[in-house]
Amino acid sequence: MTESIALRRLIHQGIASRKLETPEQVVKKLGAMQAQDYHQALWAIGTRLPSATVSEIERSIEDRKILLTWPMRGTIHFVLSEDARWMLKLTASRILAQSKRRQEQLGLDERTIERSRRIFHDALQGDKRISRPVLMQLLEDEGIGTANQRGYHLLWYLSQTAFICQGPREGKQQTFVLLDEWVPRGKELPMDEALASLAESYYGGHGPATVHDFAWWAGITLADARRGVEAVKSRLVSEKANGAEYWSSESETAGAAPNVTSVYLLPGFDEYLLGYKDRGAVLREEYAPRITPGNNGIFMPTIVIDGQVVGLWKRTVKKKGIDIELNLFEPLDERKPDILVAAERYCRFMELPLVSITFE
DNA sequence: ACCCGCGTATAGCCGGGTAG
DNA sequence: CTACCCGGCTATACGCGGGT
Repeated sequence: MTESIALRRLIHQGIASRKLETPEQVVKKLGAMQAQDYHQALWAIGTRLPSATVSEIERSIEDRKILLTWPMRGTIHFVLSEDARWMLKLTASRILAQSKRRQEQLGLDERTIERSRRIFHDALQGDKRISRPVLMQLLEDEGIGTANQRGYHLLWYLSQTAFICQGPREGKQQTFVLLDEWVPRGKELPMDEALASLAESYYGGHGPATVHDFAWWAGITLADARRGVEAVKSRLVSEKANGAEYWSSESETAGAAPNVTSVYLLPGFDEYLLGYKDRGAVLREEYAPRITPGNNGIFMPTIVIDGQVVGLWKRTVKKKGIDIELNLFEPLDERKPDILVAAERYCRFMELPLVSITFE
């Protein structure tokens, strides 16, 4: 049963599906995609598209279709631009309450935050995008210290409150823009509709999953998660497994399964793992410590075969091309040709040749 | 009186990018 | 090459309230 959950998640997640054609369709399907590491997050989108390249994903950021901000769990995610405001509004209050103490530690009072908001507003007004170090310098110039995560926290706070969001990169630098200038304001979603909408997105791109998974992913309370599920129940299907109730969106359940048995080289922090509180369906307990060494919140890039995490991979990007190192937890020699295909697919995404591939 | 589910708060941890 | 910073997940503890 858990195996079938894994294989069906491959489809719901858009990893084994061939229905998605643009970066924004991928992000819409998943609802939001964790993006702690920028380059890995681009690949998280790319791996769900049959032949996308890294520049295609970045173009969709430039075209304001998708953007980076900090909704679910207060963690950085790709979201559809039009979804950014209501998602933040739904998730921010709990996160902001939790960050009160952190703000005190950093000596960030209301006045400092409002001064920073004004400084950013004046600098960014008129559709400007400004890199992170330059924004930090602007604060420093006004006597607001940015060292020791203070500056980062201000960027995070002002993003949480839907004032700024990330813009396209300039070279290797993150930039920030005013959210209201970057994306026109849509209609406001009342809390109940937002919960329903989030539940629909979540199960559309993550099913089968429990209400605990949903609550964890969104960073909302179980009670709210249940309200969301209740509201869209009629469009979900439910099943019992492992003594729990799993929900999925109806649309994906019909039809023949695509090639769920392929090999996938998923990025670190991919929704396939991060999207659930309980990762048991795709990750065997004894392998978990290798994916998150030291339980430190860092998720390594994984090799997924037949829906199961069976190893790690690592890429090094050099001028001439890409080196890929693989570390399989099990002897799976017969799958090596498929792994090579997956590695070549990744290199096409990166628009660089595969220079070497090594098995540890 | 006790259990259990739920929500909140806090400490600890470290891979990888980047600057120097 | 080295040092530093970024970033957020997990474990753990604890308080609360409803059900038995």
